[in-house]
Amino acid sequence: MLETERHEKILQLLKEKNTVKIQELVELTSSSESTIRRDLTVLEKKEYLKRVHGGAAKLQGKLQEPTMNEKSSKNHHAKQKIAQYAVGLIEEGESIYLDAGSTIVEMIPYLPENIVVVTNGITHLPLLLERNIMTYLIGGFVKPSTNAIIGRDAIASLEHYRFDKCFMGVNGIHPQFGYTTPDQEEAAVKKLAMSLSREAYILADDSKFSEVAFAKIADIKTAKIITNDLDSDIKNQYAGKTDIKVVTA
Amino acid sequence: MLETERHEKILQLLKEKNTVKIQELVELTSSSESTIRRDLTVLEKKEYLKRVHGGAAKLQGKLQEPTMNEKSSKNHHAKQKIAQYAVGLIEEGESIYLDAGSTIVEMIPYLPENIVVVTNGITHLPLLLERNIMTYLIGGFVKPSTNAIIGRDAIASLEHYRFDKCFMGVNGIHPQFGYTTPDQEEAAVKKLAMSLSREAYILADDSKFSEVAFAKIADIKTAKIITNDLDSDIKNQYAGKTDIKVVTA
DNA sequence: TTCAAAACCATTCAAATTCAACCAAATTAA
DNA sequence: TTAATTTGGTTGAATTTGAATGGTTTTGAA
Repeated sequence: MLETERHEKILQLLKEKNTVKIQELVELTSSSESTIRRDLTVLEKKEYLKRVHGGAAKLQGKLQEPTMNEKSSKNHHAKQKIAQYAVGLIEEGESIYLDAGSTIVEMIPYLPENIVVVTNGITHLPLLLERNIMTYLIGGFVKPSTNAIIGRDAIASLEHYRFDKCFMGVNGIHPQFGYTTPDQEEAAVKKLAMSLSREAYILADDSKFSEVAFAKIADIKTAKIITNDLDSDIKNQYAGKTDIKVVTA
Repeated sequence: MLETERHEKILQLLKEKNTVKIQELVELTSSSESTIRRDLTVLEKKEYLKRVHGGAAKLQGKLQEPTMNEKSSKNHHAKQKIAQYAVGLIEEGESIYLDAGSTIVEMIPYLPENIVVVTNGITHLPLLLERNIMTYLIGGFVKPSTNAIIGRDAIASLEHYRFDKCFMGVNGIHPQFGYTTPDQEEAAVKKLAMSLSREAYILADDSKFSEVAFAKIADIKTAKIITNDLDSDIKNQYAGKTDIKVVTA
């Protein structure tokens, strides 16, 4: 049976039943337990369901309707790989700052449970709460276009916290001009969050390199970079300036 | 049986009955007493219910996400009327605090555009942004069960603002014991928000009167009350203590 | 009120179930 | 064909479960 065919049957049954046992799915699809387990792992990462001991459950904090089929763009896969590597850096019990933005959101399904997360990304909340992760939200002005929290109050709110690690998205990475982003106010929040962290990580796909946006966040050396397939000559531009971890897809 | 499946059954029964005995749940789910006890411990920690000797009781705070539909259908019209009246009190350019909770959310569709809103209710955000209303969010700990922001940081975050008017939901209104709510930390946030407002309004349907919950927010005289069809003898209990506006449905 | 029986509870332990990781066979793709 | 992916079985580890233990709370009768 085709992999996608099984996935559809699984999701179909889940839509009717709220929860399914692995044994049910083994019978329904006439495949082995191992295969079903693998399917569930995949489907969980794609946020179609939530695995529970003994089977899987519908995840209600999300839209589980049709529109999510085309998520599997090429870029998405790279982002996932980057996110997985980033999560691997996190240790139990740490306090973590998660920047708003679509790159960072990919980390959430992989996060360990017993950490403390602080974020300025409202859109991250449903996923974080679904994962039972202790979450603090920064206060301040809600920027409509990105649902990020910024401004004077966000700065003041951040001062309450200290982080073991922070994970940020940016719009530009440049050996001379550093990390940049279009919005002045978002830059200020990112900058402060980085300075409150023992270690700062930038998550960026290769399209961000050699780009420069309006507002400077910090110098290159301030953070380590996690990215995907990078030309070696680009990589050389940063030699000695900061660590770049290249995650191969 | 799947752990998740049991949890759902427990919550389902609790929704219908207000209290359940352990023995009932043992029969309902065909599992052992030990298992049910463990389930109740977990569900209590997630703030879905309150354990009592012999079983569990509905958490009066707000377990209203799943019950939203029934609740809405009956009280919805009254709540809407109350909300519309409340919005009528707001003038252009004012700064407004909106409490988290299902009563207050009804106000959002009627709000004028050129005001500033501050809220601790994450679930209000999509609606507010859709209305193009300038919105500030309080920072702090995200309480999983209600999506309200509470705690030390919420208090500190609130101190940044002053309000012309605030609109609050409560669980109990009592001539002697004042306004009350089950959660101590939520009460602290509500109390501070009220003290930062020139005028404070309590939105409450008639079921909240003569009720008393655990944590006191403030004395009756601290706020004006907006409600629906109220017995005149109940209304008389508050004569001279505060204004009550009765909105007829 | 006091006391003892009953009911209820948290904790512990061993059995059963479920799990991730691994490997080899089968299938598919190049 | 070979190489890559998918699959199913096996392993030991991790989780969940039910029963047993002993402590605590409630009940009800004196």
